[in-house]
Amino acid sequence: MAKENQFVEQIADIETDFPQWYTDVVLKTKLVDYGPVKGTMVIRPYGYAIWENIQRELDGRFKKQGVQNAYFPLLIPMSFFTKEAEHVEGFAPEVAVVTHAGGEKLAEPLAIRPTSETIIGTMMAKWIQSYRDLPMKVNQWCNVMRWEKTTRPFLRTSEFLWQEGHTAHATAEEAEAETLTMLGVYKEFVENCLAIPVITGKKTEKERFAGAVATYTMEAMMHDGKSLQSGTSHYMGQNFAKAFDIQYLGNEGSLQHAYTTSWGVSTRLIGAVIMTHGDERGLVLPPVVAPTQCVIVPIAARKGGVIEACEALKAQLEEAGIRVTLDASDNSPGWKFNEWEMKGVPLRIELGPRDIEAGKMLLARRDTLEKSEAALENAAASVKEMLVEIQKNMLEKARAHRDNRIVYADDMAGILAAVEKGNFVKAGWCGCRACEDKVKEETAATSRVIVEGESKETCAVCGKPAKNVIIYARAY
RNA sequence: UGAGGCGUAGCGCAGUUUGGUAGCGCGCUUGGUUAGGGACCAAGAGGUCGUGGGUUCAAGUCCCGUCGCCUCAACCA
Repeated sequence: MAKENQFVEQIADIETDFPQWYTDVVLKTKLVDYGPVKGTMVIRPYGYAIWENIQRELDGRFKKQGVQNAYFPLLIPMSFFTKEAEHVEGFAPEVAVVTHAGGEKLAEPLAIRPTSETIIGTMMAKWIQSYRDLPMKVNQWCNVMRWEKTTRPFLRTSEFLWQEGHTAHATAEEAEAETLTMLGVYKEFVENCLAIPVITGKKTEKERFAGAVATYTMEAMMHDGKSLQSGTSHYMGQNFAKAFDIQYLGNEGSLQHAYTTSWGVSTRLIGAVIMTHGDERGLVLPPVVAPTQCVIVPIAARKGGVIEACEALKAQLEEAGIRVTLDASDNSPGWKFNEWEMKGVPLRIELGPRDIEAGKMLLARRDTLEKSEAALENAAASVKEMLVEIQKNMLEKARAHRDNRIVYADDMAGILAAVEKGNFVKAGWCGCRACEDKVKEETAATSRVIVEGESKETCAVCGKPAKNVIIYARAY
């Protein structure tokens, strides 16, 4: 009975306090344990497997863009940061610093990387001599550390895993194009693999990356209407090239500074998946990145032939490239149903004596919770088809949810009212910092992204002519 | 840093007002019966009550200190 009460309380939390629900889902599904340092987390194997699938999908896309993986040091001399004025100013408050090693005080403190522009810039300066060396495109998968004041598992942790791509080009046009190309790669990946619709576009000056000329973002809407910055792509112009002496000899013989970019996504994407698709039963994972795409639950497993039939089915599905788990533990079927639903496995197959006799299996979808029957013959084909359908449905569902929550506002009162209901608000913007600050102060919403291809007559804050349409939202 | 709250078994908590031999639920172990939506019976294991000091015949409980965590505010590519 206590269990039922806990469940009721859990449902109550969803309606009144979404972050609590989120924490419940993350912890109850055992994706993470907390680490000993505030704001760090130990990611359990199941959670990490999601990350591995994300890595695999992204790596394939990067390779197609001519990007190669490399690795750079964790510790970066503090002096590297001071070479780019805005960069050091932007990151100084959140950098963790190593001052002692080998039992002695270090002559120069070492920063634990919060991002690697400085060290990679230093290396690129050594590697690049001629226009023939360009473009240079490297990516590294690594951990970074930023000493955050408030943290939340996956969404904002002090230490997190990410990839950071860094490129250098001969011309501004080429570098800007690269920035947008990678933003496009991210968008395609997030929508098709994570089933999360995103709005891409430029950030305002206020929200720009420290040291960048332009920052592009993709913003996703979470279940509660808050925005999550899910990835960024920066055009650095020659700022970093000048700070780190990344120069090349052009084909006409003159020495010139390169134009650089950087772009990254992190384990925050796992948080985005949880908060976009999760429901009161726990995770709902998109098939493309689900560690287990399909779980087989035997019914009356001790009866003759059941386990054998399940194993045969498993072999057939594995043969077809499906990530499948057979839960042969001696928990009750009901327990298994709940357990695997909590873990977000997209498809469950129930197989018992009755089905085997009839040559059928029962399919239960995680996204809609619908059940259907299918023939055991050609099981792999029907399972594959179902996984594709689930992936597609999840994106459509998330897109519909988001589109219903994008509204327009023409004045501050309108912005406030819409933001409080958990909407993304499109509003005219004059382009000045003061108006952005005022919105933040009065509504706790920040400017998320400048909307392409839309226009408004006036700024919703000051009433002056509008330069752009901007999306305001509360954010994680 | 400002305000509030919490540290008792792996997890969630009661017990503190009024001091008197450490409790509950879940989980875990063993054996058995079960099995199409979190099964049942029986027997077990597991705690220097965050930590240091004080008062007392006696402290989870009272007093003083200290450490840690959470929420809100502030801060935050």
